[in-house]
Amino acid sequence: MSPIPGRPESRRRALIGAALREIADRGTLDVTVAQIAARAGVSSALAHHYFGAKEDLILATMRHLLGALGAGVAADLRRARGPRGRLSVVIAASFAPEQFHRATIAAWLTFYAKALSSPEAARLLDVYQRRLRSNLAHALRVSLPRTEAMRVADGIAAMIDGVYLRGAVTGRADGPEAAVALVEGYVDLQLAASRLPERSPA
Amino acid sequence: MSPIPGRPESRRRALIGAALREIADRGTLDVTVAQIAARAGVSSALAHHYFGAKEDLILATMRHLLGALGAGVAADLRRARGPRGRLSVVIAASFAPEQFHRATIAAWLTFYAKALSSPEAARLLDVYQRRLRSNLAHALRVSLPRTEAMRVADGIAAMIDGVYLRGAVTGRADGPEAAVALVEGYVDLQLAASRLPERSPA
DNA sequence: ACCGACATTGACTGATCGGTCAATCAACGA
DNA sequence: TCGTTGATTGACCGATCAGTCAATGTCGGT
Repeated sequence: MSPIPGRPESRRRALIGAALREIADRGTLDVTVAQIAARAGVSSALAHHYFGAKEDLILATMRHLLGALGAGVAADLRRARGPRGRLSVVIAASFAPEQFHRATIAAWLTFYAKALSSPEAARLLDVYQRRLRSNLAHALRVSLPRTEAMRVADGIAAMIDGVYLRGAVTGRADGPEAAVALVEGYVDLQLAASRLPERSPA
Repeated sequence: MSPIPGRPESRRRALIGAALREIADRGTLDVTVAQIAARAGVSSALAHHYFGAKEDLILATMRHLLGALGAGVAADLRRARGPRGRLSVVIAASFAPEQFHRATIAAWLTFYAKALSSPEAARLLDVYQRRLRSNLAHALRVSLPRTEAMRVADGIAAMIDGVYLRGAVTGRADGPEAAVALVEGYVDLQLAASRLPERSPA
């Protein structure tokens, strides 16, 4: 029941990995099926055999990226201490070393761009963004009223994405530390401001 | 010395505008020269006549976008009152209604993506980012020490880009107001924190 | 009235790419 | 041993596209 020369699961993984590396290396989604297949050491016909259309392969690659991030966050979240700790975990996970490699950043950016023309890609990113927002807002709710929590969550999420964007363009991402510090500083300020119910500046 | 049927300058402008609209509408940089030319009401051969390669047309379009933003900021900056006012002007300009149209956002995002594979595109974006950072840091220097000013400027810039990114993906940009409020709130908090030299929370 | 300069185009080309297909090969079960 | 199943590929096709070019039209100057 199984012609050995490379099991389906293994092949699929290999092709997705190859697509990821190819996209990151070339810095564009304009990669050919032949290029990806060659990098995986197989023929382009095989890629079609497993994924059907090129679009499906790209989307599978995207799901892999999203899934990896989601799984990482979920795992780390389990051993977080307290609401503030959960916040830091989410932030740290978004800037995990793995997520911060130039290759991964490039892949993310190209996927964001693709979302403009692919409803399915947009849907995937929407899921990711909702989850991120939800994680943040939930932890924030302990210290902030609902509206504020949402607003701050939006700010954090925007900053995370923004740091990614800049890292991608400049090429030299300053590394996780600077990014984490920037966002953590923002969180601390917001929490401190809510603790001192004085004048919140206009 | 000039065969009327459409002056060079007028044609170039028309083609750049057509490219912008085409990119925004399709949500991708994968637009054909023929599509752009058709939208401008000319043949594809004419596009090549004026811009040489497709790449040159795309880059010219990008320069147009960057230039428009830069000119807007410079003009507004001239009638800004005080350092804090200058900050607000830069922020407001980044989120001007014109900059916030779905079409413009889409164009920006696709250009960011292109910067990953085109050195010239990367250079153009670098110029824009440096100018933005410089404008912000300069205004911030009045209230903050150098290092802090740079850091806050980075935070603001990241947040601006991040809001753009999210607006592009969700499609429904919440409008300038929310974005401006988010960033202005960040600035106010940072300035307030520096005025009260108490404990800045770890 | 003629000419040179330039705008403009339709037709064409060479290359690329996604996708298909028939043929081959290797394993497993009967 | 043999047939079925599925992996794997080279060859191929149709479509698309950037870029070229020769031909045509239209001006402005002389």
